[in-house]
Amino acid sequence: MTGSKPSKSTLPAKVRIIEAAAARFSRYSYEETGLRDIAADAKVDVAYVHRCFGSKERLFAQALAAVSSQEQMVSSSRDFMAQAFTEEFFRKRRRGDGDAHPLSIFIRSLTSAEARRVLRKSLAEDYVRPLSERLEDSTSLRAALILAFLAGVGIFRDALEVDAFQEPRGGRFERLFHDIITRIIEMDVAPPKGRELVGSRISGVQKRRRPRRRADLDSE
Amino acid sequence: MTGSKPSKSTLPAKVRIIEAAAARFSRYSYEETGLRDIAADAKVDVAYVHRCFGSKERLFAQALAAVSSQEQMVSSSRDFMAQAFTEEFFRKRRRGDGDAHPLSIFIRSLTSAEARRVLRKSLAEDYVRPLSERLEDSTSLRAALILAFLAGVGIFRDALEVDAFQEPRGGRFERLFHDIITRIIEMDVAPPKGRELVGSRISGVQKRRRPRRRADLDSE
DNA sequence: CGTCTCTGTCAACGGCTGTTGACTAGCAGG
DNA sequence: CCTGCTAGTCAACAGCCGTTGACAGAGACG
Repeated sequence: MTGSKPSKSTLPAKVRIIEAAAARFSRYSYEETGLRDIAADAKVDVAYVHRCFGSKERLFAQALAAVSSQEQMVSSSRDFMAQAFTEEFFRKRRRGDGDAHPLSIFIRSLTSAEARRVLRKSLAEDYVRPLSERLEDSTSLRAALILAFLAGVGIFRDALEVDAFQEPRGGRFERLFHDIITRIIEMDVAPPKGRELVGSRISGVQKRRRPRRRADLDSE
Repeated sequence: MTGSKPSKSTLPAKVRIIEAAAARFSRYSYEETGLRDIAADAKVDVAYVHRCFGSKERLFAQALAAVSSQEQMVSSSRDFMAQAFTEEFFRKRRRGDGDAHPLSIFIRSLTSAEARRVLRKSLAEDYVRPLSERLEDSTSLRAALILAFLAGVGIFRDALEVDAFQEPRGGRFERLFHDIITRIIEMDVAPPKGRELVGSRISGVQKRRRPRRRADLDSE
């Protein structure tokens, strides 16, 4: 293989920009991260960053995609899925330099309306759908629940730095975490017989009410 | 004593500002919300908003505190706690005039470093601690897990608008949600004494191969 | 030679932000 | 009269932001 990994200085500028962006976005929020910061990290001019990707939002999308692509969704069998999720979640506790992780990017930037558009799409296509297929669930309910739990605990641990979640590996925290994931995976999705609903729930497409946004520009 | 609630137009300016801020912050993020927006809602000048509270961060803190205070932590008995959480989470319209809700404020603004300082403190003191005491848990682990799950699902439903969570009330989503909360509440926090039930847990150090990692990424 | 394209830089624009100092209206008290 | 206080306004400042247009070096083609 010729291109194992040459060196950072010889990488083409676009690649350096994407790597720098991914690193920034996984440590700081979308709004905290300026194009000038990314440009400085990649050792190019601000204008070139913008010129290469068209807009900050598109750069964010490409950085997220780059990190997501090399992070394949849980590929173990259903029985070991909870184990795999747990190990993945507790592995990255100490972050070195190659710390760009999709979960971190999600956690940091789900605030901005711009970033949220990107995250929403990636979440549905790259995470909820594949996990849902693997769970053999007709709806995406359990997949979304697992990922929501993952995100919530990640936010509490890494962003809000809740004390109870600062345990070292292998403690009760990790065990409870594993138990809950297991519980969700093994959950029964079918409604209990004789109770509630007659079946009118799933049929029609309900309209989601969309909160009034300040700037709602169409993308692509 | 302030007593009852007279009318919006007769309320003192400070109160109007706090209410306007709470409403804004529960719909938009900390950074999206400008002091000028809040001032316009409260029908005062921007400078006065700043003068009253000293800084945007302090106004945010007071708005959050005002909303949190009138939202007493689940006071039902432990057996009905999951039920109470679920009903609270799935209740549609909260109040007549404004739907300012601490969970919404959390969800919208956990990005900014400034807002996070405030949120972190309020989360620990106003939510994790009281819930933990009610659960009679020596550590805050289960309380934090419940709240993290709540936040994660809330983010997915309200901020990212994940499709699977847009069900109407009383559906499978609500039932699974309730089950998971129940599970966390009834969880055993003590470390496992003897051997665990079956081999699929984390009891021992597992020697399983890593699931095909991206190897040569070190190089630095 | 000229010209085209790609990579990259430079300086600036317009807009928005939190914040600040100066200032006015009203009211109390001496 | 003057003083002092509080509530509230006004205009502006300084800074950061994404974005843009003009331009320069380097190859490539002919």
